[in-house]
Amino acid sequence: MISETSQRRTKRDVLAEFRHAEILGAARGVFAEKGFAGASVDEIAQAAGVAKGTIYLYYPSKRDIYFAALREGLTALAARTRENVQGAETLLEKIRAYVETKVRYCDEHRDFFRIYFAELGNMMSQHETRESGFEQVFLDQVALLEDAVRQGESRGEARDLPARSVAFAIANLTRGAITQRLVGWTEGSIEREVELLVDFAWKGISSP
Amino acid sequence: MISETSQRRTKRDVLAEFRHAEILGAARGVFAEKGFAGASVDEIAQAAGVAKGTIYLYYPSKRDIYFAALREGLTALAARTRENVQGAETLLEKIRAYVETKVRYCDEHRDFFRIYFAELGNMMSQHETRESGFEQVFLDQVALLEDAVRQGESRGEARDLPARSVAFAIANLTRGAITQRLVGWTEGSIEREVELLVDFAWKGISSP
Amino acid sequence: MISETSQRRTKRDVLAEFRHAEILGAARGVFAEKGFAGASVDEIAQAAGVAKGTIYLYYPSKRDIYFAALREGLTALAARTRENVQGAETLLEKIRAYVETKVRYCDEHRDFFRIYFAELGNMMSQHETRESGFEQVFLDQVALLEDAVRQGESRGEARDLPARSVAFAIANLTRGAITQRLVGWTEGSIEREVELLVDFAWKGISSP
Amino acid sequence: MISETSQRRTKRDVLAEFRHAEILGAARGVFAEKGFAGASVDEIAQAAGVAKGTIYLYYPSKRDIYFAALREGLTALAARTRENVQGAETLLEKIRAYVETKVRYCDEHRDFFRIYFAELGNMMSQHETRESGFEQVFLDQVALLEDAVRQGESRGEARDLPARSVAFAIANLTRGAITQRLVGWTEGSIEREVELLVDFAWKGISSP
DNA sequence: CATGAATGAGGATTCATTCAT
DNA sequence: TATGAATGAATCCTCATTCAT
Repeated sequence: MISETSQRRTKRDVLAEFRHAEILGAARGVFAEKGFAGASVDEIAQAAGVAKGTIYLYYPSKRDIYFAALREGLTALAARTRENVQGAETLLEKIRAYVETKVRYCDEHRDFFRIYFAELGNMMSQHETRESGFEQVFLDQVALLEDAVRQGESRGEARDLPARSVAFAIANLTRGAITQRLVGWTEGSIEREVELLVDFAWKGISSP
Repeated sequence: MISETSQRRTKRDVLAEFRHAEILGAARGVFAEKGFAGASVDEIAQAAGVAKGTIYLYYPSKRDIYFAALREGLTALAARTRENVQGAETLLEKIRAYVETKVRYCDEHRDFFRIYFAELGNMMSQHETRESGFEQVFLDQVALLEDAVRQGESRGEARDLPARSVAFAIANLTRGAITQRLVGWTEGSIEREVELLVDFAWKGISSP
Repeated sequence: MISETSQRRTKRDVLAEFRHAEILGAARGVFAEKGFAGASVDEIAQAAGVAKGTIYLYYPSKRDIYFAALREGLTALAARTRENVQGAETLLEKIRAYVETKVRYCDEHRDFFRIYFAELGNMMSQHETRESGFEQVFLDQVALLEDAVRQGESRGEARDLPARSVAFAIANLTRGAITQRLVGWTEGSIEREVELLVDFAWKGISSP
Repeated sequence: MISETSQRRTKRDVLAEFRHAEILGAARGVFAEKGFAGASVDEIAQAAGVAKGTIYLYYPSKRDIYFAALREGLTALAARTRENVQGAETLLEKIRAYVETKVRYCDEHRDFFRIYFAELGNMMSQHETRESGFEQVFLDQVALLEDAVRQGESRGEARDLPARSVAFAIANLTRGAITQRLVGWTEGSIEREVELLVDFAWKGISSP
């Protein structure tokens, strides 16, 4: 029977997956708080409720934990964003989907956003990061918007525009808005904020 | 002659100032590249072409170098921005002044921007930073725009708008644009970029 | 069986205790030789046969090692002295017990005595030490003698005397004698030295 | 004329002597407070009111300053003690002279005594010190008392005694009394203390 | 698998000493 | 002579990683 072995395997896998998640969650908190260099594996272990040695059973190095934590969040956000944007019909709805998905997700996964933000900063200088494939994920997200804008243009929803620039603008507005929230400079509700932001962007896009 | 003493003093002062600047410049490069925690005083010393001990003749600690580097840039940028914005007449010109000043300055002081960006990230978590007075500088810059928008409204240049949100939006667009440039995602000239950005923003603001 | 857990715990505890003692012993030697400031943690580690980092698993700082080494010896000596003095009947026997206990203990724990001696010197200037509770231990030891002298007076063993001064005198004679030994200025046996010292002191105390 | 050159020399010498004394005085204070290893040349320079470099014009190393400071005090004290002891007639007076000279001098030169005390401790371990000639000075002082006791014996002032031991005992009582004073454990006047101490010692020495 | 003791390289900071002015 | 800027070795302590249990 398949079961005997595969079930055991599965149990192990489940446990291993659980540990992976546990560690990743803890790590995200610590990395978000202190940054990569400032965080210590000890802290992560403590936060995860395991011994320091255990960490190394699941991840080969501190750096790997960091990237895993980042990748997990980034992948999930990218997928969700893509889904929602592609699920929307009109350009306006697509923009709203983009903004809302990002803002909500990052508001709910603040630790992730802090790491993501820091990593964006790293892209400005450290070359290691650039080869890790994250850059493509960032760009793909922008491409989502770019495509939407182009489609909107051809449908007459939008004026004639430099699509890529507009896409970046929306992405920047969104990231900035999230940052503000996390720093504590925004008081209003998420709904209100998304509304304002989409309105503002839409003025710059829509055909008069 | 007065000179004897005062010239000596001056010579020393000049040398000291030169060293301060030398170290600060080197430090900015290193901090920009590696972040605060990732940078080592040794590296800074090496980059500055002095011995490790010399650093401590000019700055009492690594942290102090970091903040000095950040403050210097931030102060200069803030002053320049304020000057240019206040020197502009119309709302549109003020916005253009804001965006252009920031983009140009950060393009010329890339190391500064990387540190500034990282510090913005730190504000999302580390509380030490928050008490260092930088937050107020950030907010004051936004207030510049906010005031301009309000003034523009009363003059009929702008629609009725949530001025603070709009101000933040412009600031975010600007910061995002700079980030893009430094990451290498922007090809166009600075002029073109500023133009696009101001146009985009202006659509969201101007009275129809 | 209870054993499984408790034995493991015990094994660990035993090892930890062993390490603590090992480090403390090594530290005492180094501190005795070089003084607190002159000693380096590296040396202590080397003397203890462990890596530098290991030291910090057992003591949080160099200062803590120092105080631990001092405290351990001081506590043991104080306890032993108290016991022997209180176990003696007559004043003469009490004095002999005091002197002999101190001289023997310090002769067997020379490293301890050097640290103790240095710390006494520190009490003349550095205020940190004074708040560490050692002063009280010193004074309590003298009080042992003081009480004995007073009791001796009331029993007619001693003349009418300033008990505290006499107590200090005996303590000083004792400390001086030990110092001489350790410096190498004394040739005779411990027995002979104790005898001489007690005789000398007794002349100054006993009722004629 | 001799004068032209020699006077200049003399002026120079006076200044140099002054500087030497100035530095030595400052050094004594710092060494007394922090010990040899804990003291920094910078502090000494600051206390002496000269630049760090100047120190090295007068003393070739920190260690040399230390020994010079110690030697100066020790020599002065030894000379004064010898003078006063030899100037006294009877054994009792000689003992009193010894005790009083030491106690008074050390009370007036507290910084010196702290260094002296520390160095005595060093003699128990560090061999460098032992070759510096201080040991002989210590021993010569004791020999003063030893001789006096022997002389007293032959004059019938004292009982038959192990003169060296008695001499050490008096030296130890004296040093202990000074230590107490500097630590702050003694309240009475110096006169009273000397009196008590001499009385106590005399009981152990005088022929009945 | 899990643990946590042990390691030692690395990092911030201090300070005795030198030397150009 | 006097200065104090510059140096770099030395020091305390941290922390990523390994490994015996």
